[in-house]
Amino acid sequence: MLSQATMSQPHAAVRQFATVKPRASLNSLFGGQPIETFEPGTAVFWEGDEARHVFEVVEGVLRVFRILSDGRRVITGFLYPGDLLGVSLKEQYLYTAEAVTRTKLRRYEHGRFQDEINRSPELRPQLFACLCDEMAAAQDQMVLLARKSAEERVASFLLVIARRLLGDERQPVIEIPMTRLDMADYLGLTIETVSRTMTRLTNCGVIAPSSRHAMVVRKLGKLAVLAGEGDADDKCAAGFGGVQQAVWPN
Amino acid sequence: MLSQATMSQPHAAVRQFATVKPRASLNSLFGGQPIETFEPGTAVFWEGDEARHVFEVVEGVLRVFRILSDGRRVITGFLYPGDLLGVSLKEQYLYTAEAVTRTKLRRYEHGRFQDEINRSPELRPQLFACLCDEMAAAQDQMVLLARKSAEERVASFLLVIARRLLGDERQPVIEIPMTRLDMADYLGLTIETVSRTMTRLTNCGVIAPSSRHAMVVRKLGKLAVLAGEGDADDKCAAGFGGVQQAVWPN
DNA sequence: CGTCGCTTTGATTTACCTCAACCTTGGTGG
DNA sequence: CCACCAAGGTTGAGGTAAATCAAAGCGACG
Repeated sequence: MLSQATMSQPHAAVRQFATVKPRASLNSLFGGQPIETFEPGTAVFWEGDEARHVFEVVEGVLRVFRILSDGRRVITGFLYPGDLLGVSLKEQYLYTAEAVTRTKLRRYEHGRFQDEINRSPELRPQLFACLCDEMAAAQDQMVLLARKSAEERVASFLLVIARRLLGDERQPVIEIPMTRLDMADYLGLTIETVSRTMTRLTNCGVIAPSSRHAMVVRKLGKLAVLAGEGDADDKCAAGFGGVQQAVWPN
Repeated sequence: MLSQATMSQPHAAVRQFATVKPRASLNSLFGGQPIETFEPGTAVFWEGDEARHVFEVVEGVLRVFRILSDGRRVITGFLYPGDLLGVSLKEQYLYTAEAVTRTKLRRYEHGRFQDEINRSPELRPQLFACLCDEMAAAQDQMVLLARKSAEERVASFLLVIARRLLGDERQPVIEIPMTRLDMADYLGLTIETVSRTMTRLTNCGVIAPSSRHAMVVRKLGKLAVLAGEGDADDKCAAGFGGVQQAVWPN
């Protein structure tokens, strides 16, 4: 039973873009809980808060971030419906979670959550899978931040979103609920650079803005190439199945 | 029992600098296995290989990395004795693991490992804790890569090593088994920048080189401040004398 | 003692940041 | 219904940290 002893450490969370979410039964765990709503910009919890609960995102988008002492902000991930937030063995949350859009969550008491997980041989592997997906996403992000150019970063970001929304459409319309500042803090760039890069992508016909927070991806293949990862172009991601998942057409 | 179904996905790995390693019994799982030795530069497995085994690092240091199609390399982590490698539900390894120094490993068949974990209510939380630690480390790394200056990156790196080796000594002697290129690929910098930065740290008296792969940390506190995170005496870091380098008094 | 791999140091370039102005959009109230 | 405003976004000009290009040092080893 995930004994006290071993649970006596703080942090982490299954927050992910864990793109695929076959966690039906895991999520059903939260079924009985009441739904809480958070307005845009509202914090669900702060870095350093005692980690009392695990949350399931029912609706909306969240950002998860840390702030350095001098104010620099780093968004380590965005959370979408179906994702879990606050899973970890740490005593305190290691980051702040805030609603990007109006968000609905279900809350589960932390200890109880661990008990349930531990009790159920069915839930356990699901949670484990979530953690693995999140880890994989974190590694992709490290690659992006360590070595990709501004253009590759933005392209990668759009690509992940496009693939999540619809696996295969030729010209998917994607929603970008977050602001440019959010994107910048997630991609390790400035707003200006993000803006300029998106303008360039638009001029190249790769994307076409619909509204400020939505756009059409006109050339998914091109986007994949621009994103870096030996993605589209080379004979299909040489090994690498690219953590993500997805299969892109053209 | 971590059924096939749910295990049907590739990747990840508990590789970490999971600084604390109270995973005595987890590691004891590998006790019966024969020890395998890998010479420096040798790969334990490659990105894309079928993920058949989980490894325990008995001795030595490993680097775990991915390579972009055009050759850019990103080291996502280093592994030390006690760490686990290859833990994940993915079908293939998502990265390559190579020995930095002569390394000794114990190997455990993947499915069997999962079974053991699933069977033991004692091991499970330990593994979970490892994953959480690794996730926490990955997030620190994202912060480092997204927003820290070259100097902060190098300082952070040295600090983590110093802290792992000895929690508190005033002037710890630390070993840096990896090359400058490894450091650069881990920190998202170039060799030249790493080299210059270390030279500067030396000139400031923060560190003092012993041999090429070992040095004395003369001012742990200073190093913590330079590393960014409101770390050591945070209220001290607050002022932050201009992120960069600048000139500090002794 | 010469070669090879790694590291350091120097000069120059550049991608991205910073600073600053301007434009868009959506909400509000007159 | 439109004028105004604030917040977010775009665009431009110039600065800079780190990359790139280019040479030497420095050990280790045969």
